[in-house]
Amino acid sequence: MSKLELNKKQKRDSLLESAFALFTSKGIHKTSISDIVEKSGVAKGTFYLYFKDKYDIRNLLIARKASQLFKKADEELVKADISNIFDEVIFLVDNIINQFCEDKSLLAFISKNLSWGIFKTSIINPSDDSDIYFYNIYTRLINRENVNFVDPEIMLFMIIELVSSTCYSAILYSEPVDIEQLKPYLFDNIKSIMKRHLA
Amino acid sequence: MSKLELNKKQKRDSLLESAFALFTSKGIHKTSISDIVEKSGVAKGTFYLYFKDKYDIRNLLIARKASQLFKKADEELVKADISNIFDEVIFLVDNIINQFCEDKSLLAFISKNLSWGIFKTSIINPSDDSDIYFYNIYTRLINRENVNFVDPEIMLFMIIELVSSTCYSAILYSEPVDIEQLKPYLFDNIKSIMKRHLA
Amino acid sequence: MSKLELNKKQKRDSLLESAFALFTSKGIHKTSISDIVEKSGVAKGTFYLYFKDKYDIRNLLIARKASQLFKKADEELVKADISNIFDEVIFLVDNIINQFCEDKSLLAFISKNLSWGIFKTSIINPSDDSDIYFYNIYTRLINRENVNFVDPEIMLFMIIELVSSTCYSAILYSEPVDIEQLKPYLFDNIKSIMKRHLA
Amino acid sequence: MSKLELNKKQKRDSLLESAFALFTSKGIHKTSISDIVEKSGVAKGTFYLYFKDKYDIRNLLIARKASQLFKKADEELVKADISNIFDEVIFLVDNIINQFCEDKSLLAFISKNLSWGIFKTSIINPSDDSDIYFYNIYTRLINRENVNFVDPEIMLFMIIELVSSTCYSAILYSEPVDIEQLKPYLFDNIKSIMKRHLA
DNA sequence: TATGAATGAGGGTTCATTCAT
DNA sequence: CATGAATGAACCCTCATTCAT
Repeated sequence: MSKLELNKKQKRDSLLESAFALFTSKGIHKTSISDIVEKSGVAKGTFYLYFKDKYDIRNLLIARKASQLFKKADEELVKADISNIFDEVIFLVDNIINQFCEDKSLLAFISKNLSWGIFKTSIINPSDDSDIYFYNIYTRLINRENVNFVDPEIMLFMIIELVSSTCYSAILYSEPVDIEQLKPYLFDNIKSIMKRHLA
Repeated sequence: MSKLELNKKQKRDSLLESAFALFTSKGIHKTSISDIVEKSGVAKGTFYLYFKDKYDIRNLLIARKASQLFKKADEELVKADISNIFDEVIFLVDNIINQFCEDKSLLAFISKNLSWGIFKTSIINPSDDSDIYFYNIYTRLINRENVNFVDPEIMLFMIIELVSSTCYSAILYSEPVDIEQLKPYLFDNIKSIMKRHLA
Repeated sequence: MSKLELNKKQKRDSLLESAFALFTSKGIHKTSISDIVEKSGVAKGTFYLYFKDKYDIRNLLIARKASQLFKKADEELVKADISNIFDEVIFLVDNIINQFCEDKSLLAFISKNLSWGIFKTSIINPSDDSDIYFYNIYTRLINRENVNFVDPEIMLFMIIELVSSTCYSAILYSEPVDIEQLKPYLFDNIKSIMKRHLA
Repeated sequence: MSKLELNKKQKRDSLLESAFALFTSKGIHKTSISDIVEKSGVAKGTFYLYFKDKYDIRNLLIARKASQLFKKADEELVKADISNIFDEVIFLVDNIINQFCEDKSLLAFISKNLSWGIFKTSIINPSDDSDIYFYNIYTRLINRENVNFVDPEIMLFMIIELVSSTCYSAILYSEPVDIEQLKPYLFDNIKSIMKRHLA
């Protein structure tokens, strides 16, 4: 990569990180492009050389941050020695929940914006961009030799939606209970969902 | 009610309905107060006689529309002759899903904005406002003679979050499958959740 | 005075006092007619039955409050046994300054708005309204048997302007010095002005 | 200065002059930012590139206009051959009064807004901005070899307050007398004040 | 006399976008 | 590529005033 190319990548990354910091701290709607470029130390016009608008940068960030989340969880999973697929999924969910607990603004950002469409895109059209990591986990989980799930996509969809929507309320507002109280019920329900999809 | 009082109620209702039409058709963030008053045919200042701002009117609408949804579902439930509480819940969920299918903009509006807090408020602090209907259903369901749920609030929370987040994707985008294909799995999962909470 | 007349006077007084409280606490420009009527507990339209606008009520208040100030000072003067006219004026000025120190918002209100025109009006066209008291003091001071001032009006004008403008800064901001440090200089200057006008 | 820098200065100056013209002709409170930008022929948003709000531009104008006033008076003083400090001060005051007589709107603007604080700032914290000229005059006057004033700041304060408040009424309304009739008394009083402060 | 709902012009301010440099 | 001054439409909100009751 030439020096110029590198410089460009740095500008782009700087804008992405500035936008993320602002989106999570003051919300997307209260973040202006002026805010982003000011934090990045570049000129206003420069923004438009890299991104179409605020929502363009948001979409890129969601995919990137969500993927980092999964990657981290998966790296921990590898270290842990778990053979059972049920336990593996629970482990992943638990790890991700814990990451959210440590960074609540990330949870607010992801939950409000993460849609199944983003996972779907990642599964159908796996990007070689290292940012998109989810596909790896997905394929590994469903291509087990000894376990077969009926409609694994629906199963995954159910789990993701249940986890993300319940955690939002429990972690951010402790409603109806705090996350630690919620976990036993949540994990049981995840297991039920998986059993329901066993061949 | 005096003629003047009646007139006021009509203005307020007109503003609410105009706002709802605009919120569902072009989104809250792209709807301005100018748009709302123009659609209602009143002066801009009039808006502020009835509502604090755009988010005030949004919150009122969510509560009102969500309640209408539950009320309608509950009225149908009464007509149907169902004795089993499991079947009753499924009936309610099914009915509400069907209402959403017929009015997708309502689904988009409610799902994006409905939070557990709204139900919670309705349960804890039942308003005598006829708009808030949810409390009635809730108490009736959990105060059965022959059935006892552990942590009924958590159970309800789980069901509501699961249904609303999965339906959003399935009804509006048929992702990962369309709603009719999703229903069997969804209903099974709801039953699992309920069983998990049986005393 | 009939009961109805009394009621009207009470409304008017209530509006005046509410306006005064608001003018001194948040300033004239940030006080709206809505604020005034709300504080008075009367309807908006009622305001216009008694006053033309905000500035109408302001002018009335300045005259009234300034007069109360002079009246109070003069009442104290009578009690004190002072024969010398120089000392009488100093006494009055000192007393008024002390009143201002005890009610700084009154000072801010009066100083910003008091003009020579208001005294002039009071001198030339003595109102029978008991509110306007300044004329009494003025005539008594200049119609002494044994003392004659040249251009007494100019003399008074000088004194009033010097006192009101210097006190504003000294009392409210202690600039350039606080009022107690200023007094010796101020009183000396007042005496100089008076001497200059001795016949 | 580059062409762009020059252009910016011109825009800023244009806004300042437009604001001054409007403030003096119709008053600050009746002048809107829309008025200012319209008169300047720039877009509304441009105003906010240069000034925070209406009061920001007002403060800048007061300092600038007051300084021009003193500068002009001081330049005339240098031409006149006056050795006596009493006469110098009278000369300056007279010159400034005459400037006010020729531009009454300037008087109205300055008098209503000029506070001791502005002089104070200029004395304590002399700006290298050529706009602020007052400091030069002040130091030159009090640092005489052969004359020493006690509390020169208080002395100046007294003079400035006396002059500005009496002139306002005399020049604009000829109350209680016109400015030419007032001058002898005013100048005598200024001398008295100065004498009072002689060491 | 008294009310207060309704008005709508007009205020200040923001900000995505452009384009000459 | 990068800049950042300039734009001006659009925003929210206030408030003096009116008038039917």
